[in-house]
Amino acid sequence: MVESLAINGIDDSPRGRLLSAAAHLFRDKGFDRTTVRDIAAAVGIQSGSIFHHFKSKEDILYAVMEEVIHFNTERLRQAIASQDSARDKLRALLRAELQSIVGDTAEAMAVLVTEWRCLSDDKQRKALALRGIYEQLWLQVLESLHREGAFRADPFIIRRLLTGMTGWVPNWFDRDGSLSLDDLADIMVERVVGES
Amino acid sequence: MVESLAINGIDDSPRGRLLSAAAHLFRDKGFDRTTVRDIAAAVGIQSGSIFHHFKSKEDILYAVMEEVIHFNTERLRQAIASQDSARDKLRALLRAELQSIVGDTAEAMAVLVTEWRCLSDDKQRKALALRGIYEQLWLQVLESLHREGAFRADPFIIRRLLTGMTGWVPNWFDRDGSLSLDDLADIMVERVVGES
Amino acid sequence: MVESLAINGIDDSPRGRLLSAAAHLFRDKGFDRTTVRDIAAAVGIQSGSIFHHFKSKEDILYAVMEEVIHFNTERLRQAIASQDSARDKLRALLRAELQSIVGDTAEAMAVLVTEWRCLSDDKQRKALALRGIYEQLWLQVLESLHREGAFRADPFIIRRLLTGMTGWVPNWFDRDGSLSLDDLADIMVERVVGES
Amino acid sequence: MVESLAINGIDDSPRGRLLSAAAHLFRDKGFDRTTVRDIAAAVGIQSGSIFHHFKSKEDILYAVMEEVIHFNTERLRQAIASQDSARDKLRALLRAELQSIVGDTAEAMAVLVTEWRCLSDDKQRKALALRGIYEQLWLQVLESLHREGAFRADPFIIRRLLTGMTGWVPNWFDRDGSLSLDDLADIMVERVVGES
DNA sequence: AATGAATGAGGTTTCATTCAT
DNA sequence: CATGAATGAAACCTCATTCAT
Repeated sequence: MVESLAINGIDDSPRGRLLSAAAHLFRDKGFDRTTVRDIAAAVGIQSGSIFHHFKSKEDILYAVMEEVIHFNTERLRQAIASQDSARDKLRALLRAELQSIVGDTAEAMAVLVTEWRCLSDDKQRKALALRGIYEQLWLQVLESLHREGAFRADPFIIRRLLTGMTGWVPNWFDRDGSLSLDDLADIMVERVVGES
Repeated sequence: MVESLAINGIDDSPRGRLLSAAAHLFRDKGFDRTTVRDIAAAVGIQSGSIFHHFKSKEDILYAVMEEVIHFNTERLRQAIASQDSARDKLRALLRAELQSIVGDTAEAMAVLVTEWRCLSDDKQRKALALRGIYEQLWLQVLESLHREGAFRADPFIIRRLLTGMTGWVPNWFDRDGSLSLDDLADIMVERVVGES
Repeated sequence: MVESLAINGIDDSPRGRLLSAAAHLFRDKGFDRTTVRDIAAAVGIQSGSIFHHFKSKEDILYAVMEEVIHFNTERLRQAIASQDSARDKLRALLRAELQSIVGDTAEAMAVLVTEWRCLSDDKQRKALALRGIYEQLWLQVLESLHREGAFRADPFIIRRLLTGMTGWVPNWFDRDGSLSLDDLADIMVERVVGES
Repeated sequence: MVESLAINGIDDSPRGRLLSAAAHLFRDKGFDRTTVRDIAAAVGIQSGSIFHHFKSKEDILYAVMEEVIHFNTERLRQAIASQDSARDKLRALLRAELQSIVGDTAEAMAVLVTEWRCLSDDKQRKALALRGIYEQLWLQVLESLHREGAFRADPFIIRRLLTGMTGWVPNWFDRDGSLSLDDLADIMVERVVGES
């Protein structure tokens, strides 16, 4: 089982508290509109002190992204390992990704998507490499489903469509509504392999 | 047929040129990282002169969004009117939305999604009202398909999933690749009504 | 009799209307905070058109001041001419100056005092010369009263004290209150020659 | 005795130095024509550094005014306490106010009068409340003189006339001339209680 | 005379980052 | 490690003035 930490994937060290606060603020106001003072105030230190933990504001952003990719890649791995059939693996992947996106790591995931551009080219490349591992896990499952004839379309494209579907969920999903994440995962599975 | 103008939906007046340049820059670097000087330089005027056309930088953003919503709402209307069956209407809607998103209004559409937060609450409300009309057109078609039994899931949710799918397309679609927008629209239709 | 014109001392030509509007705005918001656009809007023209009437914004300020000094110098002259005794002349001067300051030329007079610093050195000198004539009229009367033994203090100082007294009146005087300008002039006379 | 500090009422902290420089510049060029860069240059820091001490340029203006009102209210209190008869108290008040206006706090006092309008409504109200205390001290003395029959006119009006007289003094008084502030105070007392 | 778009200098303020304490 | 004053670059916006029409 993945250890469940403070904000998840982020521990309770000064560094961890900084990252949690930053993720929250970046998600709320965007990276550019969050000041280093905002972050410092959120954890109760002075703005200058932040630079003992991170070399720059952008480094904080990168750290948030790196942590959340690592944490959710591990979650994906465990989701796959927990199932036998390709179809069950797909549902598990979707369920895990939805959990990432609207559940415990929602803020950091939102930041990952919306503040991507704020990363320097250099760091974008590094984060992209990590993201590649995550995507590999997805493609393996989709390709095996495709080989089984579960759907006709290109697995690569299907993954892109699923990425869009799950990525948009935080913009409309109501955690207190009648639709559960399990239901939603099922509906999404049906978009891949057909209804029933 | 919708008239095809300069950047589309935006004419060749000074104001129109400003809007095109702004959309391009906002898409490229983000609203916050685009300076008023950048925009002015892109159209060959001085930064101060911008404020004869728009009251503030944010007003430019809003104008870009308003224009693109209007233009694409009209495109949706014509897409629906051009088809008879509900299924064909769905394909036409998807085709039209893809055209908006990766075709002639790609930049402004990207801005609409990614820079939404940069709008003041007040302007968000105004833009949301316009966006509501656009969504209504979608829901009518999906609901009639649903009544016909073309799919079981909630039409409202299906629309949300489609929004995610199309919205993510610019992040991976290659206009020069072998997959055409028509092909892609077909693949998406299948996600709703099943693979034939 | 002094001709009574539009705002007083200012006629109904385009130039006159500009000066009235400017005096009003300068008094209300100060010279620096009044924009050339404010003035233009107040008379219903475009900002660029102002420069057909005045070379610069500062020229408008100077014109307001020049007009009001001329107008009120003439009023002083007539006040003196209308009385025989030095004491009656003093009361008439005070009454006239109060009229300038809280009556028909109140706005321009306030501008004369409060926006003096906004004039270039050059124009300050020119305005000072005009103001000198005005002050001469005062000193003549005060000196004759002094020679008559009506008061002991230096007439020059007395004039300074009176200038302060009258100049401050707009900050507290209530035109609709029970104290009339005539009453006030009497009280001021008593400050010079004693209470009865 | 009131302690005599740097510019008076303003100490030698960074904030105090900023305030002194600002008072000097505001008096010299007016609030609107003094730039934040001017103030910074006058104390030898960068313009951005000012905002560690004051939230806005207007805040500096308010601080200057607040300090000078407090300082001079205390001076007034001590002036009254130092005398026994109402007539002597009046002279002491005048002497103290003249000291404020042409002496140690001359610059800040000038700013208080001439830049009043540059304060936001909100801050005007706050400053007015402070000023009210100062004026109360004056009225108490004038009312007791009035009860003693030292003059007939309304004490409230007399205070207004004195305010005008003293307020105008910086515009003509020559500190190196033969007229001392004590002499001037005496002349002003005579304007209230008669020459005798 | 009038217009109104354009200029361009300059204003206040923000903010990531540094560094002496 | 923490502080907080200072930096200095750069951002948005204002505005008197010009000028082609």
